[in-house]
Amino acid sequence: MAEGQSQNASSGQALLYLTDEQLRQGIEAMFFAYRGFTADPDRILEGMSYGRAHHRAIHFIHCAPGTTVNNLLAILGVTKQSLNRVLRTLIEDGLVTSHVGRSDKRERHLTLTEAGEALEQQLSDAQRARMRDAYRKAGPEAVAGFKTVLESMMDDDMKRAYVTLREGR
Amino acid sequence: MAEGQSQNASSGQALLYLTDEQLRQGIEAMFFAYRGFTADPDRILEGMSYGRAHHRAIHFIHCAPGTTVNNLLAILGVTKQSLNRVLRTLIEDGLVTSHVGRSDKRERHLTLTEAGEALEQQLSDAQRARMRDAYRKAGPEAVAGFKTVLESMMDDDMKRAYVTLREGR
DNA sequence: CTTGGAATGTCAACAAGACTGACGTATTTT
DNA sequence: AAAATACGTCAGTCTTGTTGACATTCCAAG
Repeated sequence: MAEGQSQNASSGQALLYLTDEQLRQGIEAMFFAYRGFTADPDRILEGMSYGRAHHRAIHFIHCAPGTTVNNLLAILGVTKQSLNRVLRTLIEDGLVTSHVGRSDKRERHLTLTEAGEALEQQLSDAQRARMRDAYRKAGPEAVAGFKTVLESMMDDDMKRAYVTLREGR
Repeated sequence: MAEGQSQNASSGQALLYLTDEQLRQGIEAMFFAYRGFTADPDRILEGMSYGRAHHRAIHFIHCAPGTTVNNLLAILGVTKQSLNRVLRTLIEDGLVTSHVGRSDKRERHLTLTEAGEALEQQLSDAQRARMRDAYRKAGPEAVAGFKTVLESMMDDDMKRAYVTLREGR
């Protein structure tokens, strides 16, 4: 509360970008941009009885083929029961395969089938197209700043997951 | 599909930041960052029988006091039935007031009560605190880039709403 | 070797929050 | 007077999150 305007009052002018008003703009930008970010895949998914949750599962299984349910759980940040429902439909529909682990038979290793990869491509293409347009319009320096801010905005656990994913490639 | 790697193949090196891999990273950064972005308000709301939907309504009523239901509908991008459920509880609980319009009596003008403003402050402070940390760590140039990319990522309608809100202040 | 606890995953039931469709009412516009 | 607009509401559905209970598997301590 009292913390609010103390930023620019205390430090002259170099920190003008930290005013409450600037922060509020950032918050709203985040809100509106996220809507755009998910709009295209949502449109594709609607009508095929899948939703955003399916998209997320497909995305990360694609990135880490053979990953376990537990692994996916940590990345997605939902309960295993919630993930399971999504996974079940994907497996039933032949988009994902689930193999019992060799060393640890409790684990299930998840992989996309050909059909799964095809859908992943379709969704990914749509989402990347928007991203690419945004990146191109903004230019490389803006993109660098964009990523820097997003990374500082993550929870530490999420940042770890994010970095781990990047390193794995 | 075939469009994928054509970016860097076609244009030498200046467009390396537009590779599929770079875009994929951006997508994941967006996903993880948005989780962090909503985490703090979500934590506050949980247990008070409110959710993210209430937060959004409160946020925009605070920013545009006296706004109408229709206005809010356009900004939030949900159906009136959905918004109504949220609004009803907020009004019942004395956080929002609804006044019949003076010039057009069909309209309802929405305003936060003192209690509503108090909750808005609490939520806003939490969200801004994270935003401020992220901004401070990233620095002013990164923040500028961040906003540029987010704005290019919005749907045109959303961008219009976003800009309009900014101008109104 | 057995047994109890921890880890992994599945099934069932429920809640929040989004959606559609239909309808009622008051008010404004044509 | 009729049509359109703004708002509220009821009923029903869907997605996606939750908790609770349970089966299977693994591992380690007795």
